[in-house]
Amino acid sequence: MTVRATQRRGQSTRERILDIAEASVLAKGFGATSIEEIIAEAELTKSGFFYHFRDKNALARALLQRYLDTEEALLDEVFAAAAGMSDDPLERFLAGLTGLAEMMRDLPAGHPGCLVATICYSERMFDREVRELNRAAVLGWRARFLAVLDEIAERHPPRERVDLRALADMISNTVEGGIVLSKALGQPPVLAEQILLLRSYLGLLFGASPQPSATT
Amino acid sequence: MTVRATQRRGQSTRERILDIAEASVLAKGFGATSIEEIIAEAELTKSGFFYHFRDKNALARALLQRYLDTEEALLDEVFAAAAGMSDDPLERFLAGLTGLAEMMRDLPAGHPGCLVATICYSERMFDREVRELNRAAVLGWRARFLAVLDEIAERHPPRERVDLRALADMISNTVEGGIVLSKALGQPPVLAEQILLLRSYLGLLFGASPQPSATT
DNA sequence: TGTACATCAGTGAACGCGCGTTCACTGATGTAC
DNA sequence: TGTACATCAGTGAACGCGCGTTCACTGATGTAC
Repeated sequence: MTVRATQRRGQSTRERILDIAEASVLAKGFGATSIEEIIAEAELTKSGFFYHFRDKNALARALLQRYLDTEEALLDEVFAAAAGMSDDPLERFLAGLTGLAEMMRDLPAGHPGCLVATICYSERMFDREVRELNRAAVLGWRARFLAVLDEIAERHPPRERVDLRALADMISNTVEGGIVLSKALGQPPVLAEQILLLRSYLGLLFGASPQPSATT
Repeated sequence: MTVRATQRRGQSTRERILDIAEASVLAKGFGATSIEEIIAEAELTKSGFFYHFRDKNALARALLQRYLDTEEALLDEVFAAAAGMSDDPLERFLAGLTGLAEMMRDLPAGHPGCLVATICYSERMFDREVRELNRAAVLGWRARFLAVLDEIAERHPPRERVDLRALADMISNTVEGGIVLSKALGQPPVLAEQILLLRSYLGLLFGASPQPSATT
């Protein structure tokens, strides 16, 4: 007991709490996730929990902040990996989407869910700070993808007039919707499929040929 | 008191409970929606609530069933209204999507949220029956839209090879994602925008000209 | 090298409140004869 | 038309449990001198 207590001191306990809480929030919602349940799984006393988090809203903030940081790093990684494949921004982005779809497909138990979505479906539970953080996250995705789309549109005028800002949102939209459908159906592959359909749209819209080899 | 009690007898009380519960579930999640809170707003005693619903899961079932019925009727209506506009299935469907986008745009306070999404983000809260109902609903949407897309693809071979089943899911996907984004951003118009982008994709994919008047 | 003190990462007990659920009962309305 | 009974739509009181939060305390480790 003393040994284990020593092993799991400090920062690792905090991370363990966050891991357990995140899984529970995505499976039951924030309101139905009790501190009691978290500490039981974390093998900690309740006061131990409150040492790490002032109250339940502080847990929510930390949870969301950590999730957004992870998510941002993941997007950076996926699109950076595809960046070397071509000097054409469209081809790079399409390759990035393929990479994203593959990553989603390779999640062993399917995507566990997006915290941004759960939070927006329980907005009345949180203080302004959490809601503002959530909003800022979606605006961040918008800005990220809009920058890429601007670059693409400069080289490849779209076949049809579209609002690039709305188109930038469409990436987040596809992922959020795909997660909901995958979860509701119990069919994880749906998410990856939807990302590939988005890829297909961008390909058609900016005029890339369907087959990379066939230049018509 | 006696007068009011008489006025709100019967079925209307049940509907009032469902209205209040639905709003609360969409704003706080099912787990955080308490019966106590519902009856306070409905001006009813707790036993009065349990007369109408055996337990909280029965409330969830009734809530979801009613929501799905309404949603189905609404989709029927929107796409039926657009059906008379042309005898080309593609044009009819694109007009239907425009109608859907307009309906979403005209919601005064934005879309309140989709029960299917909240439920899939709190699946651990519900019994098998509710989860199965949720799954069946998404499969129903899939079948509905697939039937239309089959008809469209027969007349208009798609420019690119796509899985029509996945494409059918894309309609639900767009709406679910659009609701999440609209709610998270606090910008209701985002949902309608996303539906119009989906419309744009289907137009390009099945080869309709961008401007109905310009035949190139 | 030894001692004093500070900080970190917790423990243990207690709190009051609200939660979902049960149960015996009731008063108004509807139906049979 | 009057009476007996059934059903509908609830009321009122009580239940035990688990919830989030507070508070005084502690034992191991780190730092100053």
